[in-house]
Amino acid sequence: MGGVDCPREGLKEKRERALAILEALKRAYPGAKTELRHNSPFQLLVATVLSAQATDKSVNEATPALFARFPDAKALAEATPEAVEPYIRRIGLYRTKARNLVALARRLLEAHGGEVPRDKEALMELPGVGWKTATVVLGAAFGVPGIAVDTHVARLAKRLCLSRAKTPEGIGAELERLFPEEDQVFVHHALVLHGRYLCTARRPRCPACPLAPHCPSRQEG
DNA sequence: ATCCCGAGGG
DNA sequence: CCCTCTGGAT
Repeated sequence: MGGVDCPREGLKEKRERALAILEALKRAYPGAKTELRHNSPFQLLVATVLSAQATDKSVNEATPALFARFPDAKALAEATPEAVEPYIRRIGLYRTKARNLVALARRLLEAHGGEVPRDKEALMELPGVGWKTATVVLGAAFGVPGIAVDTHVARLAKRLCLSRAKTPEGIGAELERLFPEEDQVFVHHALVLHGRYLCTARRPRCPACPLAPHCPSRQEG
């Protein structure tokens, strides 16, 4: 169960397979980018924090009203967590997230003039922002190369035998060695979409999968 | 390792 | 019912 028997494969061989996967991803998910609704780096940061252990769908249903009421860091910094909670209750983990978002907005004002910093260490000092969220925001908002590893990317990296690392940071570092810098942000979003809609956690749809020729874990229908 | 947490899928 | 969803903090 879950045990994927990966082929013995040299680095050169694995790199060639990674490039074949990249080409298939480009054909299947051209121009893949985040599906989180946002109109600014600030809104993308908030939406990404909200997306932790939640579906993008639930986040996108909540953010229009949230951003109408709290459009920027200043508005959110002046709020209380209790005032934010009703807007995000249906997302789950809502008390922690409401508290983090208000504290995050206040810190953005105090330390960064209300703007989203373009620096990973600075981002990770914000409440509710860890390595994954920081990497996603840098890539999606500012085009900084990097492969953020969430639940989908971790699952696919394992199934595709692209990494055996156990931590998200370790998997990300290995993936970044396999894919060209200029493609890394795309690879992240394409793998997320692929994991969300086809290579799902429970019942992956291998017969319909464009990556199947390059996937050691593929199963028959 | 555990907690936070609602909602949808199977 | 159980599992999963673009995790992070303790």
